[in-house]
Amino acid sequence: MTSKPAFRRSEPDVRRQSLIEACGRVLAREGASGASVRMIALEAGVSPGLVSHYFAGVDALVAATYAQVGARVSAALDTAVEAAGSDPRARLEAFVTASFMPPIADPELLATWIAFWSLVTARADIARQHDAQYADFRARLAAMLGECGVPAARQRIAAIGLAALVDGLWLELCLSPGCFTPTEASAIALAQLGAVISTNR
Amino acid sequence: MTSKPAFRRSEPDVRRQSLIEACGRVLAREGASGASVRMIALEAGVSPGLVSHYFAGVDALVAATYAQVGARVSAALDTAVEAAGSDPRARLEAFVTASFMPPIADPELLATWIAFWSLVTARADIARQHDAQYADFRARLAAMLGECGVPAARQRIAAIGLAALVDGLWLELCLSPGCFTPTEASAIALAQLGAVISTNR
DNA sequence: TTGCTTGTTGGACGATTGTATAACAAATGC
DNA sequence: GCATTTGTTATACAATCGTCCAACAAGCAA
Repeated sequence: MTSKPAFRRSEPDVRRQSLIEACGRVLAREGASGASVRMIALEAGVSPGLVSHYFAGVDALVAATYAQVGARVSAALDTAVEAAGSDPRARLEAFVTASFMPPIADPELLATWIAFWSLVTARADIARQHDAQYADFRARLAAMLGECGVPAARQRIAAIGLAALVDGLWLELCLSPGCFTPTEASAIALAQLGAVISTNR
Repeated sequence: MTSKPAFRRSEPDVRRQSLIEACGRVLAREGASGASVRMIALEAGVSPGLVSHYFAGVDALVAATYAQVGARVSAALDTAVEAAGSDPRARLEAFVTASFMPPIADPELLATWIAFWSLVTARADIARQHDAQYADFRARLAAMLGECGVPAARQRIAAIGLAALVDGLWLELCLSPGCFTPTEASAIALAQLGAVISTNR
C-alpha cells in the first residue's frame, strides 16, 4: 500500500518565493503586528521551522518581501512605459499615471511598505536597502525628465519633487481610498509634471 | 521613622500625558515592534499594570500618541504662520517651510506616524481617526489657498496635491536624512505652491 | 531495489507578550 | 489621629513569540 506524500519538496528558490508571497498576504491581512513566523508558515502551508531555515528572522523576510514587491512595481512601471510608445513626454506621463492604478495602488503593497519603514529607524542595513531602492526610483525619474528636456542641473531636484508628490498621493490613496480618486491623483501629478517640464522653455 | 514614598500619585490627565510621551520616546528608540506595555511602563517609570489601567491596549495608546503628536504639529504650524505676519502668501509659505524644520521634521514623529499607519488597515476606528485628522490638515491648507486667491472650485484638488507633496518630502526627509536637505525640500514645495497660485491669474 | 542527500517536519525550550487581580499605600476628609 | 478612597504596585496566568534541533521522508543516484 502506497500512502500519499505528507509534503512536497521544492527548489530552494521556489520555496523562498512562496514564503515571500505568504508574508505579503499576511502583512496585508493582519497588519505588521500579526506577521509572526508561525502565521506566515501557516499561510504558506509549511511548518514553522522552515521560515527560520530560509531567513535569519522575520525582519529579513520583510526586507526580502519589500525588495520583491519593489521589483514587481518596477516591472509594472516598465510595462506601462513601453506601452506608451516612444514619445518621452508620453512615457513619463504613463509612468506617473500607472503609479495610481492596480497593481501598484494596492493595500497589500502598502502593508509591506509600512512594515519595512518601521524597520528603517532601528536597523542600519535596512536603512541602506531603503536608500538604495529609493535612489533607483529617483534616478529613473531623473533620466526620463532628461529625455523630456529638463537640463541636467535641474534633474535631481525635479526628480525628488516628483517622487515625493507621487509617493504622497499613493500613500494617501491607499490609506483612505475614499478621499480622492486615482484619476484625480493622476491629474494632480500630471499638472506638476507639466509645470516642471515647461519651466525650461 | 518616616520612610520616603515609594511612588507619587498623579492626576489622571497628568498620568495619561506622561504615558503618551513615554510611548512616543519608546517608538522613536525601539521602533514599532518594541513598543510593548512593559517597555512603555518602564520608560514612564511606572508599573506595567498602570498602562492597562489607563488605556484599553497598546493600540489605543498609540492612537492617543498620534492624536497628541498631531496636535503638537498643528500648534507648531500655528506658531510659524502667526510669526509670518498678515500677508496670506507669506503665511502659507511659512506653513510649508515649517513642515521641514524642527520640531516637525523629527524621527520621533516619524516613528509615531508609522506605528499609527500600521494600524489603519486592520482597524476601522483607527482608519476613521486618520481620515478625520488628515481631512483637517487638508481643510486648513485649502483655507489658506483660498486667502491667496485660489478659487473655491480648485481649492480641494490644490490642497490634496500640496498636502501630498509636503508629506512625501517630509517622509523621505525623515527616512533618509542624507538624501536632500530641509532647505531643498522647502524650495521644491514653494515652487509648486507658486505654480498653483499663479495658475489663476 | 538500496542507500544517500537534504528539504521538511513537529515539538521543546525559554523569553516575552497582554490581561486580570489582590494587596498595598498615598492623599484626602473627618 | 483615623478611616476612606483610589491611584499604584506586584504578581500570576495563559498565550504567543522566535529559535533551535533531532527525527523523518521525499527525491535522486547507483
